[in-house]
Amino acid sequence: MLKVFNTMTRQKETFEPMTPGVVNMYVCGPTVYNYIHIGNARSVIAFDTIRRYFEYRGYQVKYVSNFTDVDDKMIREAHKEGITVPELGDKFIQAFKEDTAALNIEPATANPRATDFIQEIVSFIEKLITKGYAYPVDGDVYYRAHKFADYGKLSHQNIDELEEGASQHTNDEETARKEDPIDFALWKGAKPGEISWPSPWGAGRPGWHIECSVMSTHFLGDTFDIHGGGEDLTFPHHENEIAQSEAETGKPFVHYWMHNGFVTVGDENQKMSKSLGNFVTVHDLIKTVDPQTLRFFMATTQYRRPIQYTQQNIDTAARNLQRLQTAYDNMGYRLKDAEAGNDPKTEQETRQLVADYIDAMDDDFNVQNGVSKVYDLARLGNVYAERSFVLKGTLEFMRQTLADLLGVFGVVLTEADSLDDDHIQSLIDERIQARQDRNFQRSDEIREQLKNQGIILEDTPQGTRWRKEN
RNA sequence: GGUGGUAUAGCCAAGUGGUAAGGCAGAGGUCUGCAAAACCUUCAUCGUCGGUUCGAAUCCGAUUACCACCUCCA
Repeated sequence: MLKVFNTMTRQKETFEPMTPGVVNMYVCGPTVYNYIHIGNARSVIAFDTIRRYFEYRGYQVKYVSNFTDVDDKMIREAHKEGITVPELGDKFIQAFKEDTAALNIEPATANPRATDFIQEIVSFIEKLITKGYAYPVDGDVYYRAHKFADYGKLSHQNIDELEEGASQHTNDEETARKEDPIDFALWKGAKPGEISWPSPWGAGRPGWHIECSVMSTHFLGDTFDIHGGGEDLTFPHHENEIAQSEAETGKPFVHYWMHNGFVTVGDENQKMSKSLGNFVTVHDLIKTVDPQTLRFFMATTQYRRPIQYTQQNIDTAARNLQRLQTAYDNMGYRLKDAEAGNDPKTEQETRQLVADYIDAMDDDFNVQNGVSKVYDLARLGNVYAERSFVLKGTLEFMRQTLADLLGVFGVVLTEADSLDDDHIQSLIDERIQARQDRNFQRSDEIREQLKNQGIILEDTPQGTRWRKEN
C-alpha cells in the first residue's frame, strides 16, 4: 500500500488515485529567465523519481510540468540581454531540456508555456470576476483573498497573521491599489514598452499564480491526484492556486500536495536560490561533475529532506554508484562461463530484497531504505559471482533486477567495455605470458603502463579483465 | 511575533516502545606473485535536562542550536 505525505493534512495518507492505475500529476516548473540551479534540479529529480516509482509499480502516469515564461524577472532579464521575452524563454526552455536530459529526466507528458494560454487565462479571470472573487483596478485584476473561506488551508496560516505580514509591505503602488494587502494579482497592466496581450482590462500580462491553475486543469481536469513543487511554493503560490481553482470550479483542486525540501550550500547551510545569488547552475556543474552521479546523489535522498550540497557528499555518491556498477560488472563477467540454469535459493533471496525495497519505497518514497536494499542486492550478486560455478539465468535475473531498481532512481548501468581492443588485448596477452614465466617485473610494468592510460587490470580466477579508471 | 522542520558514530543517513539498517572513510583479515575488485570482522546508546513505563533514539514536559515559510524563489 503506497503512502504519500500530504502537505494539506500534514500526514502520510494511503494513495488512492481518482482512476485506478492512473496517476495525474502536475509539478511546478521554473521561470525560464536563467539556467536552472541545482535546487531546481533537486525538485525535478525528486518528482521524476516519484514518477518513475509509480511507473515501476505499474501506474500509468500523466505528468505535466509548466514553464512560466512571462513575469517581472523575465522582462528585466530580456531587457538586460537585449532580446525579447519570448526569445529569452526559448533560450532557457531549450537549456532546461538539455540540462534535464543530462540528468535523465523523463520528458513530461506536456510542458505547457504560460504565454500559450493567455486566452484561457483571460477567460478564467473573467469568470472569477463574475463570481465576485476578483476585481479590476486601473488595468490590474486582483484576487479577493478574504472571499475564499479556506484561504490559508494548505500552508496552515491564519489569514489575519498573513495580513499582518503582508501589511508590512504596503509601500509599493501595487499594494495601494488592492482592497486588502493579502490580495494578489491575477492580471497586471503593462507599463510602456513591456510585452503585453490584450484583455478586457487593457493590455497586460498574467500574474504569477494564475497560469498554473489554468494549465493544470486544462491538461488534468478540475480535480487531479498530485500537485508538486518546492516547499517554498506552498505559500503563496500553491495557496493562491487553490484559491483560484476552487473558486472557479467549485470543486476540490488537488488530492495530494507534495513538496520537496531544499538544497543547502556552503558552511552556512543556507538555502540556495536565485535571489540569494548563491546558486550553482546545472549547466556549469555538469562540466565537472558526472551528471549521473548528481542524479544518483539527489535521487537517493528522500524528497522531503534537505540536501547538503558539498563536494564530500558528491564524492561519496560517486563511490557508492561505482560500487553498484561494479557489482553489475562482476556478474556480467561471469556470463561468459556460466552454465544454463537457475539457482532457486539465490533468486528467492533476490525477490525478498525486491519486496523489501517496495515496502520501503511505498512508505512515502523512502529512498534511503530503498537504496539500502539495492546495496544488499549488490552484495548478494558479488558473492554469487565469486562462486566457481554459476548459472546464467540467475546472473541475468539479478543483473536485471539491479538495473530495474536503480532505474527508478534514474540511474542507467552501463555494460562493461568489450574486450575487443587489440592494443590492450595484446598487452594483456603479453602480461599473461610474463606471469606464467614468473617475470613479475615485466607484468607489473605492463599493468603500470596501462594504468597510465586509464586502464585498470584485474586478475580473477576466470582470467584477466580490464576496465576504464573512473 | 506566527507556522513548520531538523538535531543519531569522522561524514551521509535509516529507525514512532523492547537493548541502534545501509553507504563512505578508518582498523584487522581472506583472496592475489604483488595489486585491483570483491568478501568477512570491527567501529555509536541516539542535542541537553526532567518525567511516564518492566523497558524510550522512539511517548510527555522543558530547554538549547540550526534551517525554512510568513515578500520574488524548486
